Amino acid sequence: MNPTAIAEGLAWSIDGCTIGRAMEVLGEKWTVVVLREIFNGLRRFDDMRVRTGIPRQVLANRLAMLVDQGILRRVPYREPGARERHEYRLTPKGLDFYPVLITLLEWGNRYLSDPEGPPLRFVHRECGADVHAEVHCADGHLVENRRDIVPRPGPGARRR
Amino acid sequence: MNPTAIAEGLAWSIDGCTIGRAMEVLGEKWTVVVLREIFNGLRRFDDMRVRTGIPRQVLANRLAMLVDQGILRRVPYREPGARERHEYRLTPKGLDFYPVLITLLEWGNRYLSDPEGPPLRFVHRECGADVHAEVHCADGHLVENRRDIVPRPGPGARRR
DNA sequence: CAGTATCCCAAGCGATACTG
DNA sequence: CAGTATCGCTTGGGATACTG
Repeated sequence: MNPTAIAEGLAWSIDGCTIGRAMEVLGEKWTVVVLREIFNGLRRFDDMRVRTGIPRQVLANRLAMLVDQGILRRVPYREPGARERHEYRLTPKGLDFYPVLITLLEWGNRYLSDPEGPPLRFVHRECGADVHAEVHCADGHLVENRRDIVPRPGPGARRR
Repeated sequence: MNPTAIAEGLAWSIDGCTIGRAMEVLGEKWTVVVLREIFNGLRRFDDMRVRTGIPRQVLANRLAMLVDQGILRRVPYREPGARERHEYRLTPKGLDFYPVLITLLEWGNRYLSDPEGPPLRFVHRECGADVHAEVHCADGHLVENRRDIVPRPGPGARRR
């Protein structure tokens, strides 16, 4: 299949492809770093700020945006003697985002690490082994070669 | 485990966490859309431009950056009668990025689709079934609950 | 067709100061 | 501690014109 044939084979529209939409949420430099911290267990503004070095204003913006998108929710709490505050927790939509973080970390650790190795890993709680993502098809086959994956128009696709 | 304990448990540095580095590559709005097109089989400047609607200059910048990062490579070709041109193809580093695209699309299709459904799917070439990413640990267990995944310092981590 | 060269504008970043 | 308010700066986005 030559390139032009490929291009013609793709004559259905990908307007509104959800990868593009996802990147509008994630596309800002710090967003995924904030999510990483929350997956790591942090919930409070200053913990995140100190650990990541994000400027206050940027952190506040990102958290507000993530709440807005339904990825985080603010949960009020009160420590003895202090006024009410909020912490940030993942919603189901946010929790379902973790495979993206896993694949990102896996790729980054492989190709972008310093010589000493990566500073962060994700491991399985029970056995302590590193986790990684495998691509399967709905019939259960493991997809080893990325050439076995082909794009297809979904129900929301439009002909051009 | 209360939030403060969590925060203390994470007192190792994540400076240079590769998720952050990966986002410096991907963090610009159009980068992942360009990669999606290339995974879809497009290789040529104008095909990508027409299909995605990216401004010329932005597309040129993104392609140059991706070549710079070793994710794409420029391959010269010559059509009969025309002068030499280049097409853009994935390097191994770029090919290994596809699990990230799969998980992004999966998440986006689930949470960001229009009511009609998603415009793009990825399917297994042989059986036509949708592909999706599964998280496994190195011992082979399927990790179903994201609470079974815990962060750990890697060899490149530094105590604060 | 496959890009460069320019230009303008908006948005994001980062620092600092302030508030309850 | 958990943010808001402000501000200057830089970067990226988008449009238009030009080139081999």
